[in-house]
This record gives sequence, C-alpha cells and structure tokens, in this order.
Amino acid sequence: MSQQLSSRVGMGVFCFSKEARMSERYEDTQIYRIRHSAAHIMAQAVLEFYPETKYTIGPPVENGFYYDFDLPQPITQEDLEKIEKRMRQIIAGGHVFQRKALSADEARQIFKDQPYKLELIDGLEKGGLDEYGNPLKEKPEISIYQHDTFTDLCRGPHVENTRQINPSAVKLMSIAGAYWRGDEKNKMLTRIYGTAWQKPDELKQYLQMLEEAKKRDHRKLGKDLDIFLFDDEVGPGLPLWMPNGGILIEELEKLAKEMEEKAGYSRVRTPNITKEDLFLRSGHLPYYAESMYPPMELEGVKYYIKPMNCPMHHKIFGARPRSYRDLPIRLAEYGTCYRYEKSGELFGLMRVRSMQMNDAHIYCAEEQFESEFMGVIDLYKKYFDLFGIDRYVMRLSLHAKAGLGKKYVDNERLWVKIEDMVRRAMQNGNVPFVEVENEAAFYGPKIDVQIWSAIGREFTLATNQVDFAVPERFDLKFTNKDGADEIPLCIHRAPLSTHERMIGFLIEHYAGAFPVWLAPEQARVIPITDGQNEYAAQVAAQLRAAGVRVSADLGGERMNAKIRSAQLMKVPYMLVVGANEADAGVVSLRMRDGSQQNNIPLAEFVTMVKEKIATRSSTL
RNA sequence: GCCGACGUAGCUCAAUCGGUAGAGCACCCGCCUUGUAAGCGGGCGGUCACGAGUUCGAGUCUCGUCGUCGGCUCCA
Repeated sequence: MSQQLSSRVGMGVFCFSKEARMSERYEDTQIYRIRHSAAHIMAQAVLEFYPETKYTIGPPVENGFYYDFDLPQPITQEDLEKIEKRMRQIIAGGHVFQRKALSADEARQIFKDQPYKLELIDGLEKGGLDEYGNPLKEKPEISIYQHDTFTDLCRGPHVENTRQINPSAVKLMSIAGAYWRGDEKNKMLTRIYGTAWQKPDELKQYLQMLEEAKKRDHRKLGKDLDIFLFDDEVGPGLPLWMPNGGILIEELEKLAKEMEEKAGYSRVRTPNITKEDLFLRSGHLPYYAESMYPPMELEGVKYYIKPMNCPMHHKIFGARPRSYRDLPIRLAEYGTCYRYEKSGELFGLMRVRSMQMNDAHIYCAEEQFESEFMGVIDLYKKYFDLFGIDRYVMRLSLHAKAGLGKKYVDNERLWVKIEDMVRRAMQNGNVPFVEVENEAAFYGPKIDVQIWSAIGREFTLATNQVDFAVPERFDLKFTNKDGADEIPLCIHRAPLSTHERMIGFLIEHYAGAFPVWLAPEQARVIPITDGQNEYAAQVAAQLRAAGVRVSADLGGERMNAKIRSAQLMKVPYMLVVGANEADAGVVSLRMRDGSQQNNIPLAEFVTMVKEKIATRSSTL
C-alpha cells in the first residue's frame, strides 16, 4: 500500500499518468535518457562559451533537465539562445555516448580542475553519498560518460548517439539560482533549465500547456475575478480580500462549521497575540522563532503574534480537570495566524504571511487514536469529493534520525511507535499513501495532502498531525478508568487548509468557474433593452429574497456586451429578459457553459437554484 | 534570505541612437433600442514604483530602496 517516494520526484501537473509510473520507472525510459543526454550536451556548450566554468550536476527532471554551473560571469536570456543553437550543432554531430568505469583515483585525475566533481568523487568513494549528499545503500561503481569533447562523472544512462535526440524537441527554458547540494549555506550556482521531448510536437504541446496553466494561475484569475489583491503599502504576503473573496471565505467557513458540528467539534475563539511565555512553554520559540514576527514589548513583557493556534487550545483543554469520559475533546477555530515567511518564499495566495486556518485540535486517549485520526481522514475525503479534487497524494511525513534534538523532539522510541500507529491506521482504512522522511512536524508525524498549483509547484494543502510531545509540556492530562493521570495525544488537523491556500487552490482547480454555491455572483439579470430594466430589477429582487447572490446589469451597454462581461466573470447563470419574458413573467436562462433554456417561469428557476445551492451541487 | 530578470494610466501593452508619454479595454457623458461573448461618438485618467546620480536634457544610462516574477532554501 505504501511505497517509498523520493521527495525530489515531482508528481506535478504534467507528470506521467499513474499507470505509466507503475509500469515503468522514469529512469528506465528513453525520454529520461534523452533528457539526461541533453543536459550533458548543454554542459558541453556552456563550457565552450565559458571555459573557466566549474560544472556540478545535471539530472533529468520532470519534463526536462537542468545543469548547475559555477560560472565565471552571469549569463542572460540571450546567452541561452546561443547555447541552444550550439546544442543543436552538437546533436547533429552524431556523437556516441561512451561509458567507462574507473577507480576513484582515475576519476580524480580526469576531474582534477573540477572541485565539485572531486567532492562528488569523495562522496561516492568514502561515504557512499549520491550527488545530493544523501547516503547510498550500496557503494556505487564510479563511471564517466563521454561524448564529443565532453566528459562527465555520471552513472547514466544515456542515449547511444546524440542523433537519438531530436534537436527540434529541445528548448532551454530559464536561468535560476540554486545552492550547491541544495544547502543554503553553500555557494549559489547558476542553474539552467531545459525541456526535451521525443518529438517536436510534444514540445509544442508542452509549451501550450504552460500557456494554458498561466491562464489558470490564481494570481491572474484572482485579479481578473476581483477576489483578492496585494498592496505595496499593506505589505507583501498580506492579502486584501475583496467582496468576492469575502464570499468565498464565508462559504468555506459555513461548510467547515456544518461538517465539524456533525463530527462533534466544539468551537472556541482565541486572541491573536500572546505572551512569550506561552511559546516558550510550547517549544515553538526555539524551533520556530525565525518564522515568527518579532515580539512587541510592553511594560517589560514580550508579546508575539501567534503563528499557530495550538498552544491556546492546549490552555483551554488544560483549564479544568478532564476525565476519560470527556474524551475525545475536539476544539475547532478558524484562527488567524501570522508567519514571517522569507520574502522570496511568498507565492500569491499559496504562501502568505497572514492566514486563516481551518484549525482544530483533538485530544484523545491512545486507544481512541485510530478512530479519531481516521475520522479526520474521512473528513478530508468528504471535502475532496465535494470539490472533485482527485489529483493529490497523501504523504506520511516521517522524522529523520539526523534531525532528532534539532528539528524534531528527541525521543526516537516514541517517533517510531507513533509513526507505526499512523501507518497502521492508514493501512487498516485502506487509504493509499506514500512515505517520506524528514517531513514531519517537530512534535510528531503527519499525513499531508500534497497538491500542485497550476504552474506545477507542490504544496501541502491539508494536514493531519499527531502530537506526542507538546501535551506533556503543557501538563495536559486526564483521569483514566483506574483513577490515574494519563497524558492525551493531540491531533492537529486542517482539512480545509488555510483560507488563503484553499482558495488559491480552488481558483485554479475550477479555473475560476466556481460551482454555484461558491460563486461570488450566482446569477446576473440582463435586459435586452432598457425597456426591461424595471422587470430585470424585479427578477433580481425576487432572487435576492430567495437567498441568491444576484445582480441586474442595467447599464447602457448592449445585451451582447453584457453577456460577454458576465461570461468573463464566470457567472453561472445569466437571465436574459426581453419584452416577451417581461410579459410572460419568465426568464431565458443562459448558463456559463453556453447552453440555453428559454421561457423558464421565474419560480421554477428560483427552485432550481435554491436546490443547487443547498446541495452544493457541482453541476450547473 | 540567496541568484537572475522585470516594474509606463484600474487592466493589457507601445514609446528608434537619451530630446520632457501613447493605444485598446475599464470608468464617466451622449447617441442607438438592441434576442445570447465587444454598436457608435466624446471625455476623464500617468511626478513613467520610490530616492539619489550622470547629462544642456532621463521612461530610456548608473547606484540604492521597495515590490513582482522564474528558481533555490523554507513551508499550511
């Protein structure tokens, strides 16, 4: 059921289908060889233009490849064109890729002027480290690949001949910075990204898909649809929600409150700032300080803006004695939190500095854990069904031994035990998941739901976390059947993520065409001439009275222009009314998808819309 | 935070080699009275992100600040 998945393996929007992944590993495909070989050819071209370049690694990635260089000078977009041109020439040269196995010392001789390669050779030889510095299970054979004038330390595989690459299906995409071995303490290298396909048509399709993805980007749609904005004077990562965004938020909260009430949650409210003492007690300050806004000091006391709600919920749990009979206790709050994300990490609504979390904490005894934890997973599934979200991966995020005492609380025995509890719960519930090390919270393992933004960037949407450490720090306890004190487990969960990330995701998921219940404007009445303005206003008033979010477009434009503008705002229902409709008391319905139904009695339409809204229907 | 690119009206974009800003849409005002994605005309709107500097002269060149974008790092 579970499988190991390297966190480096992207599973983004343009990824191979699930079936393809299962039947053939990417590494074994011809396209992988093509991309890997294209990376070498690019490196050759770069070295020809900039001979002092020190080259590092250049693997295939999803949709293409990159190579990281330590260049003697910065390069520009125009340089990419000349590099690309030279690559085509090299490809046309019909050079053979030759593999050669050799000893570490022989390799050192070949790469004596290449410090990064020497470091890699050391890693391969001594520690059995791969190119990212991760430990390898077995000591690998050191090999080089050679083609034309270029030699690289490489385990392959490659195409046999450069002619197996179609020069019209290769394109250099962008220049980026990347730390050597992905460590921000190391030197920043220059990374060049390229894309490569078997056929020119595939390249064309891929580029078209990128264009399409841009149109779906929530940052663009959020502006076009008047959902949110960022203002320089307010600050980066601090979204302002316009009325349309406000509606989305209200609807999501309504949904969450309904579902949580059914699932036995109680709602609480807690302040936005607290004394330093609380976060010292919770252990967040040592682990989390750099993601927190700096404290404000008043009368000698430091206050922090909360980056999470848990410590305050813990206080509520601990406010009075608890019996095993009271458990589980489920405290829910749409809490507003602030996190100081580094400036370069901000990304539209998906990564912000102020956020409203669909937060709750479930305090339970160990024997209740599985049913509580899976209850949360059920909640996820209900939400995902409702939204029709099917492109996600559930990830069991585990600790890493090396991080104990630093990134993670230092109790390996408990880590292993609790991780196993989560693993078994998921397996018993028949929920597919992958396991990834070194992704846990500092207080315990979690199930994260990974999704991808329109442009293919990966995010954690929802999360379901076990906390076996912090309740103890807060002296949380309950009296068990035997009259003894017991420390509860705490489940932190956010199935609807934060409003910011959820709405960012939903904008892209629906490409702005929200289902009726979520749509900021559900219906727009469009008179054919201004002779029907009065009737249009009446229709709108009746719909409004029935709880429909509606407007009447009574401006001076022609009907066609009004329809166009309603279409652009992705309003689900357009009610076109002319003299005939006004006389008969009916409406002509044009739906967002272009379909039409004429002469619907207004009462009938009202009933239909109310039904769509009440059931949160996904269809128009 | 780091590397690189970019920043002109509310939005999308123009402005040769430096010679003191222009279009479409939106908005406002008219005319047209219209049947399922843009009717026509007119008007309003910009200390060219901000601050220094070079120059007779800067939207165009240099430096700094802020912000955005593509990545890296980090993450709900």
